[in-house]
Amino acid sequence: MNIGLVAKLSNLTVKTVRYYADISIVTPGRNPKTGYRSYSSDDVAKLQFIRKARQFNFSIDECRELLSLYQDKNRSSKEVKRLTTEKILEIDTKLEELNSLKYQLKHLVSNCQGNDRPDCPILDALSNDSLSV
Amino acid sequence: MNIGLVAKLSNLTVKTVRYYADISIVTPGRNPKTGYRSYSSDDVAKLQFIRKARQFNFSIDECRELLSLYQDKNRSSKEVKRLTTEKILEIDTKLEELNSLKYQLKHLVSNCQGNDRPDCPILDALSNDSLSV
DNA sequence: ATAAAGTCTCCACTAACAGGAGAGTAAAGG
DNA sequence: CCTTTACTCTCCTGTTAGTGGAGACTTTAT
Repeated sequence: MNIGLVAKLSNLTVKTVRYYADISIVTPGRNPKTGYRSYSSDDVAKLQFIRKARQFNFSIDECRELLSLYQDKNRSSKEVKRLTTEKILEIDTKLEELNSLKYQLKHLVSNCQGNDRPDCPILDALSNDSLSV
Repeated sequence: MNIGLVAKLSNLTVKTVRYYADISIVTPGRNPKTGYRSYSSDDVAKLQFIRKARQFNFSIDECRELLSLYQDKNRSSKEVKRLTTEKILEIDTKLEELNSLKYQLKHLVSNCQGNDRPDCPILDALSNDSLSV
């Protein structure tokens, strides 16, 4: 398969598929005549796998790990579970951070008139030392 | 003030302060003899302002905007409130995404034995089309 | 006088691609 | 058969917000 079709099948852009080839995560063969990348349906499956893992916030390197676990028929599920649990903790941390940010910003917004006058508690908060950040 | 002291006062690294000078967001004078960057206490205030705004997830360009609003004595608070409200919406979107990710990952983890056997619903989910992602 | 600490500029690197230039290849239509 | 359009190739640059390091200069401390 040529790269355009592969991109369609895996819901990735051609650029991304080419990038994944460059960084050797999904390495297609080559058409010896044209030099075009030549993908197998197995490659497509890998690309779909990666796309989903990326959507789950796994980094490319983590995708590499998951992929090699996936391809190892003798793997134990332990490692996969560990990686995923770690990822959940990461997401939790991020959630807490964002919630705190949101809370503080909402507080500021609710105290700001938002009119044509220059008084602005948001800027005040950013400019003095009162904030415990 | 030299950059080291400024960095301490603003809780930023020297590298970061220098970077902010490079991108012309806080532009110090220079000691004509040594070429060292020379900061005013006003500059320090700006740097502190930026640090806090960055912690609130404002991008550098948004910091620029906020800073110019901050320095405009005739500004209205309207624009600041608008920017901040927008930022809250952004954070909300991110929160929803992350919550959905977390939910799905937790679901997968709870179905995974995590033992030495190869069966793994997490990898199964990543490798088949059942996921609505 | 010498050593340590601070500062300078410049360059490379990070993550995960996207955009575009310029050139070659393939498929479709007339 | 020719042309146009679509596809693919490589190579280069840009993105965000810095971080790390090299080599050179200055200042401070001993």
